[in-house]
Amino acid sequence: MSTLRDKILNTATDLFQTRGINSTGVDTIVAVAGTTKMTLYKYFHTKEGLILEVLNKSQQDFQSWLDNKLNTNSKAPADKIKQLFDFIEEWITSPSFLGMGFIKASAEFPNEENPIHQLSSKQSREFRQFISKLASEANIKDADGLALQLSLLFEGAVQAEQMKRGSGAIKYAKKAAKLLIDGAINQ
Amino acid sequence: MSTLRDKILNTATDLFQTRGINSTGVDTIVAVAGTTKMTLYKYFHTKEGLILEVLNKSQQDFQSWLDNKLNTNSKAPADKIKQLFDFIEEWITSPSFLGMGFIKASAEFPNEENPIHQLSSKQSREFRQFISKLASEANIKDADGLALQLSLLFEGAVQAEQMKRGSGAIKYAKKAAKLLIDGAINQ
DNA sequence: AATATACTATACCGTTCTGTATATAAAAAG
DNA sequence: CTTTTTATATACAGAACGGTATAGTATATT
Repeated sequence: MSTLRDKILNTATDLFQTRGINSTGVDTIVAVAGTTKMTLYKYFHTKEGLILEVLNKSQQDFQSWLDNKLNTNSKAPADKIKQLFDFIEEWITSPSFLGMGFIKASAEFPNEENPIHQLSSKQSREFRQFISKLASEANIKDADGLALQLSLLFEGAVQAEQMKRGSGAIKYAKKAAKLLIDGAINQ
Repeated sequence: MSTLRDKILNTATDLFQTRGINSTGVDTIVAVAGTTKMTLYKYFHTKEGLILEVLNKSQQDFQSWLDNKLNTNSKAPADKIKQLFDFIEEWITSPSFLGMGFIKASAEFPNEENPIHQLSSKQSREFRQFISKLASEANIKDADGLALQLSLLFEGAVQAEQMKRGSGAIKYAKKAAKLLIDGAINQ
């Protein structure tokens, strides 16, 4: 509802991606968002709570963008998995791409006991399961295996792009994905 | 020379990997290393200098371990690239594996102007070039293309293992790598 | 015995961090 | 017009941060 809450959430999302999570203080967030700490702490009880919400929203936004792309462009189940990396390329090469939230967060919070690390890990797992479902619907036998391989290519390409913008890694990830998918279909 | 300098370097390496770089203060490093800040700042002029040295040493250690494995186990050039992921698996599944320094560092320092980010990026590029050299010596045509794809699988598998120890991702990365390498050889 | 080197111990600098308390202005609702 | 809500402004607490200054100890060399 509140537009101020969204403003804080969006500002934090942007700052976390461009400066890192630990390097971004709440003072900076409220200054950029044009509000005060009191308001921030009214909506988000702790900084950790804010981080968790940022991660959740980022992932939801990405997933619904991808879902929409797949549903409007691909008819047959086999088309969806084949076109998956086309949309991923579109997303990665978009000027607004700033990286994948859960990949960066898991590096900043390496301890597996940490709630932020755990959420990152869960999001990574859920994305892999999403790919597995696509593979399964395309009647691929080892759907989980293919999904894992594709997710490695995906995370590797995102990592490469985070390190160097315009790396072009996604082009080669696409080729590799095509090879793996074709191999899995003809089995 | 100085054993105390090494002690600080090794302690920092360990703490950075297990707690994150930004989350590890110099006070913690000297406390765990059993020395004082004065000594740390004698050997490393700034925390950033220490971080850069830690990254360099970690990468050197990994590279010389891998070089040694390849040189003692693989004779023909084609064997080296084929066995590459066997050794990477050995490294990733080793109990002492704590992640890849440059992958985590680039996430903690996302700004491309930052010296730490730049070093991470350079190390990633050099590792890719190392794989490309292996591919080239095995007479593979598009050596750079294959190297990029293999590095995506590698970084993806490391990422997966950093998120969840014992993920088993490297098994599937190996399979995918074999497929890509065989495809590139028969061309 | 004097000197250089390596290191420790401790206190401190200024800054930044997350988080809170207080007091006030603005606006919406009764 | 008054009450209640919502947000602001600002100051502060308490701890941690990177980094420095000072004073002193232990050991080895000359």
